Amino acid sequence: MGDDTRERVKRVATEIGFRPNALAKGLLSNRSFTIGLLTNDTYGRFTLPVMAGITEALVDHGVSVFLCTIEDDPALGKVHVDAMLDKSVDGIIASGKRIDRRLPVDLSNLPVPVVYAFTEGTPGSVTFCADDFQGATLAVEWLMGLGRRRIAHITGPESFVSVRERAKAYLSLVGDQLPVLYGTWSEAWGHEAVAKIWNTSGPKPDAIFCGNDQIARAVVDALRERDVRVPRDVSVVGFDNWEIVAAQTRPPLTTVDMNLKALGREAGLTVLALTEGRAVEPGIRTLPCELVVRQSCGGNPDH
Amino acid sequence: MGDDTRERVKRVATEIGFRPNALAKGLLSNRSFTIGLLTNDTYGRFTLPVMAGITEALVDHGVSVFLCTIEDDPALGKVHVDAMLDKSVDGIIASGKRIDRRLPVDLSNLPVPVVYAFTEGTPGSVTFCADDFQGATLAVEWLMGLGRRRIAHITGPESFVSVRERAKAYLSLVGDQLPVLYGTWSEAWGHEAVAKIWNTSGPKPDAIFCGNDQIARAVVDALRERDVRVPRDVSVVGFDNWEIVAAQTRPPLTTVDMNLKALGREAGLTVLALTEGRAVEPGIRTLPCELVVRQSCGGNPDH
DNA sequence: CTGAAAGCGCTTACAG
DNA sequence: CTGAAAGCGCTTACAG
Repeated sequence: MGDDTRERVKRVATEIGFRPNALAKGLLSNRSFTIGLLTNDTYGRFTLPVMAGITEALVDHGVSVFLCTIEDDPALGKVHVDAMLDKSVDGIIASGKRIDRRLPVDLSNLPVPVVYAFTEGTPGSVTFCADDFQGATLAVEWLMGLGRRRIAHITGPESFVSVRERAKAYLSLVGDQLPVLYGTWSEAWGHEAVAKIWNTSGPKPDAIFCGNDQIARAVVDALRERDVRVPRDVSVVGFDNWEIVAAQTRPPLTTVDMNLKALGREAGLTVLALTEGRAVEPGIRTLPCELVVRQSCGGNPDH
Repeated sequence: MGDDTRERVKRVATEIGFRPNALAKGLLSNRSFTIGLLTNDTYGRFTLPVMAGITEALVDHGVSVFLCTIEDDPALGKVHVDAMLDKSVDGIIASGKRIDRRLPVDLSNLPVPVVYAFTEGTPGSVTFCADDFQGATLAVEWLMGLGRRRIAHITGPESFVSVRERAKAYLSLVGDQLPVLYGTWSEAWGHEAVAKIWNTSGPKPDAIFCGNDQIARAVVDALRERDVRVPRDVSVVGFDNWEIVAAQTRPPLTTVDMNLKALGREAGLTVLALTEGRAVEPGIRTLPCELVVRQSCGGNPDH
């Protein structure tokens, strides 16, 4: 084949928009350049940022991702996993809403690598999650740095590992001058907890570290309704940096961000590494959180 | 091949978990049994329910879906569309946040069928969206059925078609005794609008139809802060039935649901029909909304 | 260095 | 009715 023929072929190829068939390629290489993302987080509050990170990391490698939201029905879950395996996905990322619960599907003996994010993995697997202890430390230290001395903690159900981790960090910094208030992940609980504290005689907190943004939002609302000023009288910190809640609160919430996108990026690159046969250390990988400062704490001291 | 040999082969096949290779199948049939879902809705507020509907409709047909959230960067959008085409998707569903804006990618001359949902399609394409006029009619008629006579309308930016459609329905039922209050899709605007109305002398509304749930939530909050009781003094209706907002409002919002999951199901079946070469009528398909009754309107008359 | 052949895992059409 | 061959669109290994 002459050099100019070669040139002409190439030119015509791009002219007619020639696109190598990835299916045929995959048949040879035994790689489909697709992965599956499984989740039981129907709201997408965790999954969508994680997914954005995965996509961002993998698009450069030509990998596309199947998303599949499974309810709590194991049968349906199996159908979806099978559909992914039929498509010869190169790997699967299982994601959820909490690190101490499994998805309602068995992923233990799959012919492809599985990586876990925000859900409990099988022994010997790789699992990614946020560092709850470090995130909570960030929040409480921030409050202390602002000169707050009576810091309360209103949080979710004690049955969540992340709740216990955050409470542990809180207690290790603040001590047990005030009881940790465990409840539910709802605004209703935030209102109730504030009522509980303010209806009791004795000194009031000058800061409240909340287990998530929904509770924090309710706490801010409840305080306003009692004419307690935020942040002047009480500083409030949330957890999650869920924009839609944190940014709409009046005043907007200072809150802990779990860097879910970065977590997704890591998970994506890890499943890719496993696909390519590279060695990956198993275990739980904890990624650092960061504090997003808005207006619910006041003062912006050097940090 | 003898009958018993055939049986043995089949038995062994299931025993070793034989799984026909979909890639090889696709090479023959020219179908990959995958479709792509493109969206610019990073929150997933519209896309996730739509996606749930698509998945539900297509899983029975063995079709899996690639999800891809594209930002406003056309170059990145093209990369993602190309990645989907490389994977030989059987079709693409483009979805967005509003019916009068295009996604930042050109989908007009693709080798696969494209169906639009909640985003502007190319001429001659099939587009699915909710019936804003009918949904708004449902809301206002509900308020009128409860005996409300001074119904205000606080809504989003007039530049949105859906805002204009909803306002049109409102005006056609209520007349122009009160001006439509156009603003932004934020809680801040809900507060501002209530202040605007209540700081003006003259009779106050006994009901407020809001353009979305965020505005409705803020309206309810703002009324409470003015000691106006919801629903006793004023009934409030939202739009979207965004659980996380509607259910957490005090009292929980009666609101219009756009049936996004059903919309997704339709879109999925339609792209499948196009893939299989079945004829599909082009144009805009409008799906009916329904009213979800909670507590922000009071009374539960026969309906 | 160039070009033809073999083969990935299926299905379809054809010969026996 | 059964069984072998051809071919989908690629890549890899081999022969010239």
